[in-house]
Amino acid sequence: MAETREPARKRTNDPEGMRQRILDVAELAFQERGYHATSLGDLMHAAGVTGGALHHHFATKKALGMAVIAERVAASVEETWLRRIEEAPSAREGVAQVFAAVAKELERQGFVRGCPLNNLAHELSLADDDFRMVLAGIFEAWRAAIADRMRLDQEAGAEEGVDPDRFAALTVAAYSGAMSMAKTEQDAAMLKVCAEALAAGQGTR
Amino acid sequence: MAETREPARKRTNDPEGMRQRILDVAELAFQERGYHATSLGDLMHAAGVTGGALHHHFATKKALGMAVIAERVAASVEETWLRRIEEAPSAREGVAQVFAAVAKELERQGFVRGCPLNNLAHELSLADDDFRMVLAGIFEAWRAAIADRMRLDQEAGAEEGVDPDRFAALTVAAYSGAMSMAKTEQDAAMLKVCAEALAAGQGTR
DNA sequence: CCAAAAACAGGTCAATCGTCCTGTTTATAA
DNA sequence: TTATAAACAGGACGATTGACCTGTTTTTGG
Repeated sequence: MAETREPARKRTNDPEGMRQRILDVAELAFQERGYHATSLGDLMHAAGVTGGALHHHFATKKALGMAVIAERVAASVEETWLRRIEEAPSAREGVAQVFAAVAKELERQGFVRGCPLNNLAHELSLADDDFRMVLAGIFEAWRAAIADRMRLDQEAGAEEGVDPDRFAALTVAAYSGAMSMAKTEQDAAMLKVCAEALAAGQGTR
Repeated sequence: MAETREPARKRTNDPEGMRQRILDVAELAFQERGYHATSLGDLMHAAGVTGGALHHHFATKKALGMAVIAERVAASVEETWLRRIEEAPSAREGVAQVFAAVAKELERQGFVRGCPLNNLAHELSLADDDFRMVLAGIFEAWRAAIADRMRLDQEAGAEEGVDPDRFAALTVAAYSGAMSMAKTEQDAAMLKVCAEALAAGQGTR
């Protein structure tokens, strides 16, 4: 009858693609629901992978979390911040551009997921020291990139008297905190206000 | 024999005390381990209460979470920030004092638990809208207190040209972000650096 | 072509979770 | 006193969790 041909269904192995699909859904889920609130079952369903495949690529949930941090969160910071800061005409302008670009993007999508790094840092820093140290490294690289860019400006004769490390620390802190409020209030307003305050030298003399 | 007297053990009902003991351990556990990572069993064990008592005072885990936020997190912000800002000689000095006091306390205890408000805001804002709105209200009150204090200074003739709301937003953002890094790095250094940057007008012109 | 390894399927399993229920004891009010 | 409600004890319950295991299929190296 109709059952005739069932000519051995093909399965195509694509280990790297499968790995990336898992990381895709894990990255999103960890951001929106958090690490602990996301079950491996959720991820299996969302990614359309079986338990065997998931366990093959990531032996434990922690291993998956570490991979998301090392490969996705770090990359996100790099793309959003490091690359743009390097390319900007100056450190200060680069910072302003990132704040503006992120605020614009948040308004476009009408939803604030928060800063990937801060989201996971808050949940995992105290839970596990391995998580904490990797996350701390990303924070440090973030600040270093901004400070280095500021030093470049200074070598070109600008920004006299500014401490690059201090400038970088305040920038990262203001962004992190502003994004924290934006997430809680589901409104990008604080991001814009803080960018203005930083630029105007508000909160200074 | 020895079994003679077992004269009906007394139990003293202390509903308010029991409630506070539960809130005590819940507040601490939610800060250190997070809301989702803390089980009601953990709390029952830590507080030495039974399931019946816990359920009597807090019907659901969410109800307990809401109580911790409304009664403990809000109070923590009030005590750490609002009260000190009101009492300070000026908004700017008050901010500096809080940063310094918190940094000193963190160094004394050698452990950074993070900002209670930000900790829960990050984990719960996207998970539940009831949580989110209460948390957003605390952020708003925090900024309002700082902005109001700045307006007082301005009525006294100081701080011309400063936008109080902008100042408040940057202050809260810088503190939140600095504490986020301090927690991740388990080091109060960022808190002090950011306080200096704010005071020096670093990151400004 | 063939063996060995890698990639994946699908399910088991003990442990743990939050909720809720049925009793018992203590406090309150009439 | 008495009855009525509040406060608490202690456990049951189904659902869910992360880890892991045994097969099968696909790929790779010789």
